[in-house]
Amino acid sequence: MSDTEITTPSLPEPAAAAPATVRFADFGLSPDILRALSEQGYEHPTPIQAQAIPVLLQGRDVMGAAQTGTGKTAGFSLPIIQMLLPHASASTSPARHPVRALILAPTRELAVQVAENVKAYAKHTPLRATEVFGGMDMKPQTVILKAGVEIVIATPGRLLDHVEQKNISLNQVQMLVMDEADRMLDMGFLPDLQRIINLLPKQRQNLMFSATFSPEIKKLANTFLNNPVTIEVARANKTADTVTQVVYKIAENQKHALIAHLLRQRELKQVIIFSNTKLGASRLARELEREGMKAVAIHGDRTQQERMAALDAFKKNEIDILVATDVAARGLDISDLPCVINYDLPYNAEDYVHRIGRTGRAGASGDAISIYSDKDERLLADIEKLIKQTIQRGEPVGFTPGAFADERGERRPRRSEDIGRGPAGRSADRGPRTMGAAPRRDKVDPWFLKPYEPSKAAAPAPAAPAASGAITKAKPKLAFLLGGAPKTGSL
DNA sequence: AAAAAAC
Repeated sequence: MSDTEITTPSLPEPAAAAPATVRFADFGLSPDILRALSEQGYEHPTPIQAQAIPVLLQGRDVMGAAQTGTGKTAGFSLPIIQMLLPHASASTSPARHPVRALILAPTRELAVQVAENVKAYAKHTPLRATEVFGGMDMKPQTVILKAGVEIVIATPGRLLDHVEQKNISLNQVQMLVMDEADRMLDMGFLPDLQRIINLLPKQRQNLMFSATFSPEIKKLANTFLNNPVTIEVARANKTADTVTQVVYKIAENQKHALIAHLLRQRELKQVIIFSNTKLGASRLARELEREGMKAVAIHGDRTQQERMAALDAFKKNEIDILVATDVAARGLDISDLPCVINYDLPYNAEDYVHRIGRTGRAGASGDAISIYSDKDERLLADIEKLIKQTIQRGEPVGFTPGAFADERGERRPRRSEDIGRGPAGRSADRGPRTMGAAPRRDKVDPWFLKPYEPSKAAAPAPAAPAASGAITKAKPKLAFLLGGAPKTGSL
């Protein structure tokens, strides 16, 4: 829901193109929609909403490029509900509730989140909405689909499964949304997407939304969209300017240790840590648990129940550390997340934009810390080229390399021990431990005691283009990120 | 080269 929190008067709206005087009521939306909005405290549209809503109400195809946290979900949900309302029926007959809008999402969690939003906006209308995704029992979904539902929010595979089982018919779909479209159009998804589109009526309205748009995707989009209106509220491929970014270069086998160090310094404020691999995410979560921190992993090899429980607990602030693969990189709205850490630099530069977009949402400030090693120089260069910005190089203050060298060094146990095993076994490597407390192997550096200082909301100066390749040493915004007096040089 | 998405 915080998708639209940006409209609350108390929050700063960084890209306020729409005058504050524009209200949802000005779009001719149904009173039933306005009522739902006002009950949730929303009166003024965000810039993308102000642009998208009128265009969508005209029935035009839209290609929307919007930063995360700009209210893009409401931007397409509200017009969909409005467009479907004239034929909404209060009848209980399934035939009176055919699927007329289909919203496709690249991850299950995103489908759930979008569905929550749509349901909330449609709650005073007779329209029905439901989510459909894999990893869960088909039956409850089947019951809902067979009862009739106008708006379906789905991941592609499970949707096709329901189609094959004749639980759903898509031949009355008049509006199609591809959320996180660049991911939906990548090689892995394209065949399923094509199959789904072949099941839809030719005559329909198409919407594509994404935070980033590569030239390839733009080209591909042209095959899916008819004479689309392009809506762009911020430069595409841009990172939110409310996020302070820093990179640390460090030896590969020191990454665990540095992460643990950074987390201690932050006094465990909430953070998502991204790993490039499922195994890496599980390992890191477990290592952090061994260090006395409560961390949970979320990735595609965990059960759907585990994934949802992890995300729920994190959203409810019951867990401070979520270790994730790119399953959590896109679209997920976690309000007030102050920090994202990249344990690995992503292989796709665009995923960097998505990952760090989990913080600094709705105009709030955030920190994005990335760790990389020698072999990743190319990845970093790609990222900086994409975001047209040089990321400040940092030096972790008070970090002693080698403190955790045994974690990932040659004495690493065999792979099989890493999978699905509890924290037993290797604690002998680490000396005495105290229950619950973080193990302390060095005397505490005074620097540790310095409290973490959240980023000031002041917008960073516009970054210089990275064309020269020179590293701009911007003035550090966060003492803890860059540190004036490095205690250890060998990084 | 990895992750995601159906069973």
